[in-house]
Amino acid sequence: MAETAPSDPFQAEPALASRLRLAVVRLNRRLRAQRTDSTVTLTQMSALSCLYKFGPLTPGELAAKERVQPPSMTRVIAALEEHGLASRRPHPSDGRQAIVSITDAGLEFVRAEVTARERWLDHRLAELTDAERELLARAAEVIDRMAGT
Amino acid sequence: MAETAPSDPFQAEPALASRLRLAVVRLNRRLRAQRTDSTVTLTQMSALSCLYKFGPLTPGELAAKERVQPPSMTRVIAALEEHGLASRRPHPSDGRQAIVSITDAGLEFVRAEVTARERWLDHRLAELTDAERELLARAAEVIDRMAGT
DNA sequence: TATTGTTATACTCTATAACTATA
DNA sequence: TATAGTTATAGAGTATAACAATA
Repeated sequence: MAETAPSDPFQAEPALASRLRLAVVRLNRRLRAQRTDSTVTLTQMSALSCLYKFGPLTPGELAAKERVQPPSMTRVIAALEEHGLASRRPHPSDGRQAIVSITDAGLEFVRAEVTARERWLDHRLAELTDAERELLARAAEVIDRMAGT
Repeated sequence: MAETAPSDPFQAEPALASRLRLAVVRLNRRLRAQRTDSTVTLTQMSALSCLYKFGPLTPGELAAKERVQPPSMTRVIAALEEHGLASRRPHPSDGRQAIVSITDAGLEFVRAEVTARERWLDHRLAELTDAERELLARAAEVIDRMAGT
């Protein structure tokens, strides 16, 4: 049944790119599955966090920061508006643009961070050692920097 | 109330769960965007790697290992079969089940690992320091373990 | 009746192409 | 003509529900 794969590089010493890729794909999948309360999706949360961090932005700026194409961001912004977490107003000097801001409800939502998704990950993190959590904290910075390149 | 954090925990000292979540969401997005050669998607690659690592598995076992629901895996297996990277044969003793194996072409594909996606990540990794790569290698193990919980 | 897997359907996420409005 | 944004459309990824086949 199981013919073991002898002396192959992938199993014995998988390349870092592969290991990291698989780890990220799988954790992303698990995170997206945690949406039982589901007021806001993972993608919307990411954009909302961006508004929280950087303040009001145009749709184009938001798309650039999140590294998605403008049409993708259009839909995310529409969803955030529907939920009352972000609002849009006209640009003061350029009629083509808009300014998207986080609302008070959005601020509260980001600060609360009590989604099922967050709880699931919090529980997983709580099972780790202090050293492992420290490791992940530093890795998260490196990963985010790479993803923003 | 859970008043366990300072007034602005997210921006000043973001919780580990949030930082890791955002980092994973964003790197996943970048990885999925790298599919210019696109013979095999990221999800298919993940399942193929699983067959490579563990040997022949039933669809149910594969779904369990990848932490997806069986109908999702049905589609992934069908795509891998279409590409000639995996094959299915009847279970010897249980007519309900099947055995999915990686083919020679699939082995070659996994070993080659020369997709555009992989190259993109390789380049990003090459820009890091040795210490950062070591950090990510250890983090990948922890992340994969958490995702498999 | 329980288990394994597939089919049908739907929703999220994201992209590219085409369009509108403004500069 | 160039830029910012939206609409239209499509494909990947995933889920749940309903079904068929086998145990």
